[in-house]
Amino acid sequence: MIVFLSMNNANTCSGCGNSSKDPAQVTNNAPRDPLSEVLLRHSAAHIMAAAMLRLFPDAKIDIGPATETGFYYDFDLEHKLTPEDLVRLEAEMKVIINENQPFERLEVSREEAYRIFRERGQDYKLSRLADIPEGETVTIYRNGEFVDLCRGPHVRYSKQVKAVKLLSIAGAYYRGSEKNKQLQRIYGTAFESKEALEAYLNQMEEAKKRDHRKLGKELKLFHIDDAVGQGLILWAPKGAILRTELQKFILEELEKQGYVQVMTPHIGKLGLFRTSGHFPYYKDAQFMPIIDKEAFELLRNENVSCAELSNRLDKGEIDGFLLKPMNCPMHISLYQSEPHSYRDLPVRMAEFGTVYRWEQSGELNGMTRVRGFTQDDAHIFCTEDQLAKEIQGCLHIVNVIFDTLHMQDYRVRVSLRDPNSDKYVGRDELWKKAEAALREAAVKLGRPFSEAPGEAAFYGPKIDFIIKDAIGREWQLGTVQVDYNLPERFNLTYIGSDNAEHRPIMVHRAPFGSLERFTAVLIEHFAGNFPTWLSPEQVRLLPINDSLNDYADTLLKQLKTKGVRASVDGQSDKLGAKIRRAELEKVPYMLVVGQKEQESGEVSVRARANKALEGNTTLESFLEKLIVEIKERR
RNA sequence: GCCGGGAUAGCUCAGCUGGUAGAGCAACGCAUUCGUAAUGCGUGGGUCGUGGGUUCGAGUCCCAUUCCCGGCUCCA
Repeated sequence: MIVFLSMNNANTCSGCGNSSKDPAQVTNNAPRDPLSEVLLRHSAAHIMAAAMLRLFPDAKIDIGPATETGFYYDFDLEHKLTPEDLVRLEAEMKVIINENQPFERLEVSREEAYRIFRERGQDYKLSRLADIPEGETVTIYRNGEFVDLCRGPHVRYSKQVKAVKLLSIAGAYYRGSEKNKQLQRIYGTAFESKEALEAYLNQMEEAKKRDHRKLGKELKLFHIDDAVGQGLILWAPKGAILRTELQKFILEELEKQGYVQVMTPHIGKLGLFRTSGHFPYYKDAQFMPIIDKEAFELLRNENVSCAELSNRLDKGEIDGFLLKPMNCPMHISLYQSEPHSYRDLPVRMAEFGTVYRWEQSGELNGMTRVRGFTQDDAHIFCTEDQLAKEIQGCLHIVNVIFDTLHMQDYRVRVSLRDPNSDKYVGRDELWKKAEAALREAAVKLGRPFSEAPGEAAFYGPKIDFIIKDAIGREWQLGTVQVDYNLPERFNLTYIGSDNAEHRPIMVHRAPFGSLERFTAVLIEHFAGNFPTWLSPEQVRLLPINDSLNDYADTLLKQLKTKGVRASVDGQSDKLGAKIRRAELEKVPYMLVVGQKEQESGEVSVRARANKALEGNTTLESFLEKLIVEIKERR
């Protein structure tokens, strides 16, 4: 998975030295107007590292690239950085900026570079230097007393960094591997002007207001309770309505495409998952197996230790049950429950299947990363020849979903084999065919997509749909994956026209991905202002005073008869208060009923958020339009 | 899991260097019956995440632990 703020991208100080530009040119080309934000931020990173070395001379510096929205620098130092240190560092950075240090680019020999960083005790830089391929030019950048191994380019003078702010401290493993030492990383951001920085910070504040965790609580959509467990979602009544509507929506689409619905249990015997390979291979990411009572009694009588128990479970000497980490083995069992002719294929088996995975505690996040979630899952069993068309069908559904929900800001990634690896199962020609089919389907989708060689699963290539959350983190939603592995492991077959057994290909696909994560993204996408068809409450009747409550109730009945989700605000409040309440709860339509309306048999329509008074109309004509709006999912 | 920060009423938050807990909103009660984003008054509500410790005394200091937040790592 490509992670936001990836530290492995090429734009780091460490990857320096391959610039083909001559120094003079770079210096002359240092942009003036507008100043590239990347340049600015990368320079700010150097300034921060310089400030760090002034305050903590023993600090060892690693790398400090610009990111999409700012920059960071990784340090190794004894002192544990605190938020107060950020204030001091920021102050020192301002001193450096005001010194108006020129940024100087120097081409040096490899030996010279080694000498410079060895003298300064910068071991990490020596290691990074060793990464630079022989024959490439080594460049360093100097500003004031600070020297960094760096490809550049940079601003010309430190004063060009006009607005800078340090944001947070984080741990980051050296070279991105948890086997290495954890360094201290400081994140910050820089802009051309104080105004631009302010604007960015305000924008971040605004973005936080649509955080699904905040809105989920405010709008009573879901709840996570310590007493239930980390990463386990309780869908509150309003959230459940939202989810039910999403499920109805997708069921309709699946119906159109010839899917059949199935339902399978939440647990299954360990043996099933041994066959599929999920156990014990992915044991670390699963809940512990459940041992049946008789087996447990026997083990207890034998005084078996935990280690021994674990060992025997792994080896398959003890059976038990597993909370399913995936639905596929269950669907495969259904497929296998009867013989299949090529005439039956493709079999498209769908289920809103709830799966459980043991995510690391530090990775849990609201509804986006959880330990139990429901996939809008389906498995397609098809022949080689049918594969391309089936993949296109899958992408079509994804397209319908994103269109209907007005979500166009997503990224498509086609994950392919790493040509230099042999970890993959499945015949070479099949892979080529599947990769071509995925690519072709992606092209037909008509959206820009990227290809990611080496990102494919060992069992087949895939397409993923990736979207950003309110604060810029990327999450994978839908996925379409070709699988050559499971049909093999389960020995799946169908009888071909030649009356011989053949191996079907499997496609795993989940256009939403998980309902939890998708709902989180939806909440943030709409900032809680769901389209009417998804709104937990679609219409609220606002009687002007208590004497109109009964009349409002008769209107409510009419709305409910038509299947509209509505309520009456019968509290003894002024109209303004009722409107405010409905606005805060983001109800799409408010119908004000007063004396006038009762006499004329009309309602006064007020639409959410735009405060538009749509004028008075009869309930019937309002309903007529509303029903169409809901039916068409607008 | 790792690094850093946090946890005070249902929600949002205040409570300085230790002296025995407070506001707004919500809830409840009473009054008010009101025309397009907050009517007024009153009442109840907290073993300050949990468990230890220091102290005459702990929301405040120390240790442990659980959970949350931001990163890192991971994500079949």
